[in-house]
Amino acid sequence: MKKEKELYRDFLRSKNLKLTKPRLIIMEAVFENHEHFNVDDLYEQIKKKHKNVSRATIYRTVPLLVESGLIKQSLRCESKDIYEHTYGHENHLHFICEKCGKIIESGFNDVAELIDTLAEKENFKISEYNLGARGLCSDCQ
Amino acid sequence: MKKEKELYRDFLRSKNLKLTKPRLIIMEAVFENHEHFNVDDLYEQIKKKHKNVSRATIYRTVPLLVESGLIKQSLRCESKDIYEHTYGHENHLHFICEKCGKIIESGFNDVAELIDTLAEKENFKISEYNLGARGLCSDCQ
DNA sequence: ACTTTAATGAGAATGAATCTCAACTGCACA
DNA sequence: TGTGCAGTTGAGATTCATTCTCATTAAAGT
Ligand SMILES: [Mn+2]
Ligand SMILES: [Mn+2]
Ligand SMILES: [Zn+2]
Ligand SMILES: [Zn+2]
Repeated sequence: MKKEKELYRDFLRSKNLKLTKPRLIIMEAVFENHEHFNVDDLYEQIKKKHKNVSRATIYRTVPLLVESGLIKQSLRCESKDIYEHTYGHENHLHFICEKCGKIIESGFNDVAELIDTLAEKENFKISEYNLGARGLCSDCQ
Repeated sequence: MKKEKELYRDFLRSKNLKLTKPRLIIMEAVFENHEHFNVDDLYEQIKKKHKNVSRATIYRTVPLLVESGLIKQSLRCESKDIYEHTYGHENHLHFICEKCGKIIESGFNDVAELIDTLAEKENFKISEYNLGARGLCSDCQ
């Protein structure tokens, strides 16, 4: 069994939640590709293979995936919440082009280290970084 | 005339927009305090003194204040967009407590410098940083 | 299989943000 | 100081992402 599925199953079990068919379908769909995604993307993707997984269930399941640590809420684009994998992905920061909407991912480690230092000063315990900048990509300048 | 009002007036003029009463009232309300705010906060604040500035106009004016560089869109809290001053405020990053909702502001310069280096590598021109982390504040751990 | 309890689909409801439009106002110019 | 006109406004309607409701169904332990 794939590692992410195992983690998911254990997470659900630890919360006394059931590993249902829709929950599995949704989780597998999430790991079928590696792009940023929103709930609607996911719904459309799932609908191709599984006619009867409802939007409501996806909206209910995504927060479970977040809580399990497999994905995180990342950006907001076009008034929609955007998610991305955390499991199997390095932490990174996002440069978002204000013209074409492109999202560029870039390094992270040095930045995180610096921010950790600042957090320590405030005695703040970080659970999730959220780092990025808006501007113009090389194509759009 | 206060500097921010002057900048605002010049900005409006440069875009062939009129400096109307509601626009002035809204701008002044924004600079009456120095907290993060959302449109509804602003509406309630303004309503106390000026009965007839509509929510619609506030929603229309806030993007002008953003475009003029006086404020920026900052976080999202409780499904609402949150704004904060940029004019007269140092850039900073946000530590957001997931338990009590407190927002802690912290330094910035070293982080920005590092991110500038990364942006240069991608040939990305930054116009606005968006830096923060979620976690637990010292009181909530 | 039976029982218990949680989860689901479908559609209704919510609420922040946007849009519409008739009435109004800033402002350039006379 | 008045006139004209394009840009603005308030009020309410609308949109649309997200959440909720509830009758029905399914997981999982026994
Ligand atoms: Mn990413
Ligand atoms: Mn701030
Ligand atoms: Zn671009
Ligand atoms: Zn706290």
